[in-house]
Amino acid sequence: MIQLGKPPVLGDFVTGAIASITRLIREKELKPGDYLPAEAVLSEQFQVSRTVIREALRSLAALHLVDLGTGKRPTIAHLDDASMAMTIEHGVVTDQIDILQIYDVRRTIEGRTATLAALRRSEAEAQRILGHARAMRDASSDPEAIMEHDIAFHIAIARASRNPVFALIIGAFQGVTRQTWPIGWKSRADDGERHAMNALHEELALAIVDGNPQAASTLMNRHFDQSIKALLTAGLI
Amino acid sequence: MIQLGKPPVLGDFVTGAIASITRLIREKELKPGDYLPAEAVLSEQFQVSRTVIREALRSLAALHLVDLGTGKRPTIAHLDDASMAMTIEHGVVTDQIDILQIYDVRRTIEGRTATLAALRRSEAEAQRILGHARAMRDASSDPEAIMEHDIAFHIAIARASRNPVFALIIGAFQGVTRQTWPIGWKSRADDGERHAMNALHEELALAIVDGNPQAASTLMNRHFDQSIKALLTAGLI
DNA sequence: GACGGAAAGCTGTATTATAGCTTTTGCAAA
DNA sequence: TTTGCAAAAGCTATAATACAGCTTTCCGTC
Repeated sequence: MIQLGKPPVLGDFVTGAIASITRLIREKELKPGDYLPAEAVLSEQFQVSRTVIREALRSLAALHLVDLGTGKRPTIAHLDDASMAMTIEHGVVTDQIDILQIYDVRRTIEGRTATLAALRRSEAEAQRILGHARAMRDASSDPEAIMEHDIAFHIAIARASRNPVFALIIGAFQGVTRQTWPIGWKSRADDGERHAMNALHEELALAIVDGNPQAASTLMNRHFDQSIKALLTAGLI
Repeated sequence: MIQLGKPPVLGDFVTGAIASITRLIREKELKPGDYLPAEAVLSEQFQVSRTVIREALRSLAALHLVDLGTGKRPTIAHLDDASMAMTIEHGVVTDQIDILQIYDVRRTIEGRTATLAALRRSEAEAQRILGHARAMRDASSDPEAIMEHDIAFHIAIARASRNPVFALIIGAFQGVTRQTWPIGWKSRADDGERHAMNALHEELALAIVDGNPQAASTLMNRHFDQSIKALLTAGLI
């Protein structure tokens, strides 16, 4: 990298490289799975060192816009909730977001995903949703398992809404949910309350299976009302 | 960096470093503005080269979890919608998300932010929201200016909801909105329709100023119904 | 105690080197 | 001609070094 007379201005080459690469994706209309040029080629093309290109590609990989792999050229990535999850978790860890706020967002969105899922779910999606609800009931002695099915249940509904943005957002809350779910579970003192929660999930699943958007939405809202109440009871918020 | 006998396994050191640094943030309970150790220190601490640490820090900077600056040690970042915006824009550019899906999400969320804003807005926030609505009306000859006030109007409402997650999500749609807004505007053929849109914004602002959550939510929904209809008319979707 | 400048500390970029993974190429066998 | 496989070419991952230029700290002076 010869710097002929050019005064070596110390600025943000990496930011520029990120912009150049995203522009490349736009202009060449690259789609998920498509290859990006090799690091050395980009380095040549944008007249910066491979160091800069690598930092830019790593940045894009962190955002899940590209996928990197040893020996492989960078490829365009499929939509993924991981980077959104990082933002949310960072907000929670640094006290910029609290749990009640996340539940408010989830309640707002999941009323809609329940409605859409009831309208649009495929048969396979309906069975998957119902399967998770029943698995929750059947695993009543294993909180960990119940939690995983609970999370999978909500994500399955979001996917069945056929709107990837909803799925993205709900997926992003996964990590945080995994950390707070046990608190809500413990605050449901007796088996009756716990059983009621599982029953509500099953009712909701059935509304989606039946293709009843009104009922699905109502039940989802009731579910969140109860979950938020449980968290408040636990003094979490 | 001495590698004593240790077989130099080629794996993802950077991913490990990212995890180590986020763990550091968690364990030390660092808050926005707090300093992270210098690159050389992290390099020593995690036993990887500065190259690896830099790529990890760049990744975290892309996610806006840390801020970097020449000569300055890395600091913990404030919550920011930029990385979420990158995800959304990537989804749109690569045909994984379409505009109608984004409008459905916005409609769902903004019904709620309107409600919350009516309940929680400070006086200053109320005036800012109303100010943008009136500026839209007054700039009727300058579409660019109307658009910017429109976007600012919605973000101001999201902020006034006092839930940073809503603000994050709505903020993330900004870039895409900026690209599609003119299409909706052009599809509103006559001045009457355009005036009606501006009037609706003002009505909504007044509902928030008045602290009327019911009206605010209803008007926001009506606004989105009309916007979506305009985009459909334009054949965008 | 206030101020200013030198020194120390730190980041940004470039370069070189090398291990090891992936893809391509080309030859040989069926 | 096609299949299979191995060598070669291409590429990424990490490390180490060098140095410009920005920031912060520290110390001496007034």
